[in-house]
Amino acid sequence: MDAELTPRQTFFNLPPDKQQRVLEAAVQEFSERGYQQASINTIVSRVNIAKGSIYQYFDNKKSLFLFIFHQAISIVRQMLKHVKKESQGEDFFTRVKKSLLAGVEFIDKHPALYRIYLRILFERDSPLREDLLQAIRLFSREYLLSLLEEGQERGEIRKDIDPTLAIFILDAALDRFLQIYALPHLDPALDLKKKEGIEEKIDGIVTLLRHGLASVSGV
Amino acid sequence: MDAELTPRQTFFNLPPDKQQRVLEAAVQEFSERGYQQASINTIVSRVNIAKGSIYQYFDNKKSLFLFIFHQAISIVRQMLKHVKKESQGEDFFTRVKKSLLAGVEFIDKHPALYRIYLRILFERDSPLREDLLQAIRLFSREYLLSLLEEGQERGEIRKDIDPTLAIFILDAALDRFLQIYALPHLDPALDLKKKEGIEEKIDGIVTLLRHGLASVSGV
DNA sequence: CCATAATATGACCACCTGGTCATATTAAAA
DNA sequence: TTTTAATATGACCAGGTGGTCATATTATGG
Repeated sequence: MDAELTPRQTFFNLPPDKQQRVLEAAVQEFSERGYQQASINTIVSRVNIAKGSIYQYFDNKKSLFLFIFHQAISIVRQMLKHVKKESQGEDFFTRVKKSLLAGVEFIDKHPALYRIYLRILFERDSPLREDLLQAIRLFSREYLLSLLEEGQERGEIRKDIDPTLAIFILDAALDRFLQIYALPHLDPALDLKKKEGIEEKIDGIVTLLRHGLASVSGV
Repeated sequence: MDAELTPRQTFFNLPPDKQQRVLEAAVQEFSERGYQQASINTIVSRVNIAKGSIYQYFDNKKSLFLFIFHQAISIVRQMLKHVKKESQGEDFFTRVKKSLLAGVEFIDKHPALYRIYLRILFERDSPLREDLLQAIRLFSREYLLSLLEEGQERGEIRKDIDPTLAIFILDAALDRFLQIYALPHLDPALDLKKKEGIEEKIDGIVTLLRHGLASVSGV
């Protein structure tokens, strides 16, 4: 338990651009190879520092990884908090749409960070994996739940539905959409490469979630 | 290109129970640690054979992995083919429900195989990863599409919906459901551990997909 | 019983990993 | 300039990997 989970002071004393180069190289490597396969050797050689140096900045591989991951989480939290605030008063499905668009924006800005999330999702050996994932899920579900409840109060959402199930479907669809956006080969049919079509696709999906698939619209 | 993608004859000459022990140990290891991290040393020591022996059975690690993976795919194909045939003539949403139940059954029977699928999903370094995933996706989408089209012909499904989007949502929800079933910690709220509740949960989800979330059911 | 083919074995190889540490270099303080 | 503290360096370590191969063991059939 000696190891710190934050960088050492030495790291923060570095010139900011050097800090950034180190972090960028690490993010790149973790996103490309996952936690276990990521190589400290590769990182230091990419950023052109000696191997020993990175151990002046971080206690070990785990500490470097966790620092990056927590940074990413905090970016996402801020983004969603922002969307929620800005869209206050708007229709539930509009808010869902805007949240999804924010997700797309995040991936555009930080594709490697999103990749790291995807990797940790199914790499059993990432450190603190379960804790990290649960933190994300919990936040995501709380976020959607608050939107949903507001929607129910306004009468936009049926009141008899089980919020757990509704959130399950929303979460699944949103998550998958972003996954496909980041890794298009996952679903060649839903072609999200061309920017213009995306908003229409989102509209279509939200509409389906709204009205359902069935042709007879009764109970 | 010397390497074969199938076991060597020697493997098939083995007593069947030995074949099975080898495969089971390999499945176990790949499911626990993914492709790259899986250790041939661990496999041979678990099945109590010498390291050299496994290279009498398979050309290399990749060949062993692919053999297992293809076996798994073929099991899934058979299961879905069976469900589709057995449920012919039934309502679209009932068929979706039964397909999902078949998925649950598969995970119960072959939990490690399903884990391997989950791992390959986001491990960039699995061999032939993209090919394997595309094969799965294609099959899954074709399967759902054929159900959907039959449903549209019967008038159970609105005819104006974009099949690509509908399948996207269905696929996302089904896939996620199974993921949570296999890895409950992914969604502690949707608690799928107790067997009795599952069918109700599936019913609830299918109903939501059917009628949508909105309270006013117009266009 | 012998000869031949099939199978089993584990020491060994080159390579890579995360991490260490004595030493060299640079910066700051006196 | 001299002293002291901070930082940079890369050879080195123990431990792991996938894969090989000469040799030993077993099975087969004449």
